[in-house]
Formats: sequence, C-alpha cells, structure tokens
Amino acid sequence: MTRVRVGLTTERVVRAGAELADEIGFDRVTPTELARRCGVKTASLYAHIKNLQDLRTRIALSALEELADLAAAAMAGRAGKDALVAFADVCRDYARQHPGRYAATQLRLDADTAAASAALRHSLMLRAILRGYDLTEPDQTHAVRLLGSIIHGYISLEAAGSFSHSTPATQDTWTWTLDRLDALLRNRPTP
Amino acid sequence: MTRVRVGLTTERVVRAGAELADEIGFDRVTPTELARRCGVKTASLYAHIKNLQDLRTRIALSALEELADLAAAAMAGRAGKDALVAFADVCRDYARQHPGRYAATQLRLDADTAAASAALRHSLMLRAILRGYDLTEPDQTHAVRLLGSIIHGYISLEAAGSFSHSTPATQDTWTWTLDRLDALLRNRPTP
DNA sequence: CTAGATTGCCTAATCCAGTTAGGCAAGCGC
DNA sequence: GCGCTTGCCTAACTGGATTAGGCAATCTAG
Repeated sequence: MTRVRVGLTTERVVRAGAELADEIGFDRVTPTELARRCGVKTASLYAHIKNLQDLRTRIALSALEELADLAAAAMAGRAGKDALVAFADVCRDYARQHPGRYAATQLRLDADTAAASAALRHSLMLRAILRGYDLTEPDQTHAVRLLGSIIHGYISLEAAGSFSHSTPATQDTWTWTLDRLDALLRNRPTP
Repeated sequence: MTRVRVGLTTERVVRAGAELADEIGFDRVTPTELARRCGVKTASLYAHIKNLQDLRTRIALSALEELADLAAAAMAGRAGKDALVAFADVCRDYARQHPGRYAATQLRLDADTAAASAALRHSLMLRAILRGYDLTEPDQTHAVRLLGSIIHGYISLEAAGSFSHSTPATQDTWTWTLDRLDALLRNRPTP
C-alpha cells in the first residue's frame, strides 16, 4: 500500500475549496467533496481546517482579499466615471468567472472576523470612487450604499438567471445602468 | 401512551416552516427542526412533504405569493412615484418582518417551477410601475432590471448588516435612494 | 547514512440529520 | 359498533461531519 503524501497545507486546502466552489457552488463545498477533490480521505482535512464553518470562512476571506486586490489594481490611476466603471466591471467579471467565490463573499461573518477582513478595503474603494463626484455628507454615505446596492443587486440577479429570459443583452443593461448611475451622481441633489 | 393527532397538512407544515425560517433563518429550516416545532416526530413530516428540497421550494413559492399579494394591494390605485415607493416599501418591510421568508424568495428554482410561480407577477408589477414614466424599449427593460437590482440589492445588504455600522439612518438612505431613482427615471436619457 | 522526531495521512468509531418501510390507532362513514 | 382511511409512530438505513489514535513518509542531526 504505497501511501502518497499530497503535501496539503491550509492554504492549498482553501484554494482547492475556492475552485471547488466555482465548480459546484459554494454551499455544496463540504469536507467530503473537498477531500475527494484533494485525493485524500475526509478526516485528513481536519489537520488543516477546524471544521466546515472554518473552511467556509477561510474561503470567504480569501475571496474578499482576491476581489479587493483586483479592484484596487483596476482602479489605480482612474477617477470619476472611469473609476466607477472599472470597479463595477471587476466585481461583475469576478462574479461571472468565479461564481462560487463571489457567493462566498456574501457569507455572513461575525463582527470580529468581518472587521479584520478585506471588507473594509471594499468600502474604502467605494468612498474613493465618490471623491470624483461633488458629494458631501450625508449624501456621500447614501451614495456609498446606493453603489453597493446596485452592484451587488445586479450581480446577484444576473447570477440567479433573472435576466436570462429577456431580450436585451445584459451587457447593454449593465452599461446603461452605469451611465445612469454616473449621471445621477453628477447631478445636483433634487430640489 | 395517549397519542395526539396534531392534524397536519402540507399547507400547515409549509406555514410552520415559513415561521420557523423567520425565527432561525431559512437555511436552518430542516425536517428535524420543523418536526420539533410541530410537536411531531421527524419521519411524520414525510407524509406531507417529499423531502427537504421540496419543503424549501414550497416555502419559497408561498413567500413569493404572499409578497406578490402584499405588493399588489399596496400598488392598487397608485401610479408614478407613489407606486414605486409603495412597491419598494412593501418589499423592504416584508424582508424586515419576515427575513426567513424573504431569503426563501431568493431560492434558485428550476425553470418549470419558476415559470409557474408568482415571480411572473413580480416582473409584471415592475413593468406596471414604469408605465408611470415615459420610457420606451429597450429603456423599459433596462429600467425593470435596475429597479429589481436596487431593491433587492439594498434589502440584501441591509439584512446582512452592511449598513448597520454607519451613521446616517438606513431609512434616510432608503428615501434618498427612491427619490434619486424616481428622478433618474423621469429625466430624459443622457445625451 | 541512519536514528529519531515530526507530522501528513490513514483507519476506526461516534454522532446526528435526512429518508424509507411498515405498524398501530384515532377518527371518519356506515 | 365495524371497517377504512390515514396521521403519526417506531425501527432501521444511509451518508456526512467530526474525533481519537496509529503508521509511515519525510526531515534533521549526528
């Protein structure tokens, strides 16, 4: 019985979990499935992760980091609408290319974990986008929330297939939406 | 051993499941928990539901119906911004009062089930709202998707607690958002 | 090169949730 | 009161999450 050492580490397990999530869905990532994919018995995973919840949290945190890195890179050197479109496109592309990881970013984290996560970077980037528009508090906070709502809402509905049975291409709606959103932010507050 | 007949039916089981979802979360609704709540052994539920997936699907469908009924009632006799605000408020209130049921409405349904669900009524109501604005295709479809994205995105983020650690009250952001959305829909397409 | 320490991965076992099969009795119609 | 229907039960199976403990593959020292 030649026993082969795959050489797992926590990082590799989490990475494999993220890939698995993209293939079969984040909520179907389970120790059993992940072990199968890693070519290892289920119990062996527990040397690297504490339990299922720990695994999911780690995948979520790594996805948040990854998305934040991508967004930061795309936004570098851009401002105003350019920055807005760059950020939104990165989020949407990420969700389309890595649906499981994107789903992971929506995992409900406890307060401490969330505070130490890359979620803070995301909100800072939203703030940064709005620096290109002429907004003062409290409008700026309202706008941060609106931005988050539209981007997340659109991506969720598109991923759920809510748009797939209508005629205009979703890409058209996406650019239309960002155009309108940009105009909305540029215009003075309504009277 | 006096055996008591609770008198379950599929409808009552689903109703109890919806209430349980609001209390402990939709994804924690499970035959075991639901049986406990109904005062019945787990196996007894299977006379009324096929399995866990069937239970979840039924809860989702009933929530979609319930929300559609509420929305239709709130929108009756209203048009334009009044209709928009009425519809959006109903969705938000429903999500706050019945978080588990709202989560259920986001359950991924297979094509046949979705087609026979109240989801169609929801999209028709969104179309109805837009009749109060001067939009032609393809702008109208874009606007339907934008409406859905904002409402769903905002509610999701608010439910996830994403807004709970900032200062302006979420109610202010909500009315601000609907004001801006109304203005966006009223204004001519950007040059 | 080899002995010992480390530790990655295994087997074995436990617990618990989802699910099925079959039995009993509570309430129905007569 | 008699039988039929059927709501609910007990008993049993399956499969996944998790833990404990053992063995062997690799690393390090000398």
